[in-house]
Amino acid sequence: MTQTQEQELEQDLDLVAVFKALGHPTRLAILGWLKDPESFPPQDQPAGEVGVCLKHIQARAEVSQSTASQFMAILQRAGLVTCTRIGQWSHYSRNERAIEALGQKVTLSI
Amino acid sequence: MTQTQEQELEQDLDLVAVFKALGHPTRLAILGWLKDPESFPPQDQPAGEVGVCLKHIQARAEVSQSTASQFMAILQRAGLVTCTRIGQWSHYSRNERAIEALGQKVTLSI
DNA sequence: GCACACCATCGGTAAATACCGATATTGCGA
DNA sequence: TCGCAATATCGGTATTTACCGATGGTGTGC
Repeated sequence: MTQTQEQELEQDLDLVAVFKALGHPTRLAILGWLKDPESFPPQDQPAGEVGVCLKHIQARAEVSQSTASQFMAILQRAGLVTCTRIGQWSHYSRNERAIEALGQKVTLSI
Repeated sequence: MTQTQEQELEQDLDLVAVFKALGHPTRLAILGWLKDPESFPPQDQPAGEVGVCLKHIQARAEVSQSTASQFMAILQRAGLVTCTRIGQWSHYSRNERAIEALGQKVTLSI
């Protein structure tokens, strides 16, 4: 488990950063797409286990490589996704615990 | 019931607009403050019933009158607050049903 | 009617975000 | 080692957002 994951599970979410990350139609859509990793094209490692490779996210979002990378970095810094690097690929998955915590927090403390 | 309230209760929340509205520290704080309307200075109409007058929100947020007005308009367009105009005062309250619906939506469909 | 208070909107500038192409970094296979 | 593929980061421009003061509309009391 990476430093970032650990932090996001222990420490509270920064709600403003989370809302900023979600306040963009493409980023919000990406988070939705990641609920069904198998819907992406096949890749060396199974998407259901390690996450979806950036290339596939970029292709579906129809943005440049750098924009896709930045989108995922924003989602990751907000704690909403995690990144598993295997070889030259960065695989992204939803951080379900953080997303569940967000739902709780919206319901209880917004 | 106003047109806007009706719309926001019937029709689905625009999640991106909601997240944009909440992706600002002051606006997020205002929404929290409105949970305790009585904590604001007294006003002609009881804040618990009609909402908090803009002047008081402006004072606590320490922004200009125009900025305060715009903040509340953004929250209102996102459906998170409602506005009750009485005489020359605009009173703002949390739209608890919309906020609850947001919690549901975050939990179920994000 | 007039003066005043409250608020929304206009018009502007400053700051932040979006987005891209180019470049740097890293891993892999020949 | 070299070249290539995947990704992160840099440097720039365009767009959006933040924020204010000024202005305008509306209600209230004199």
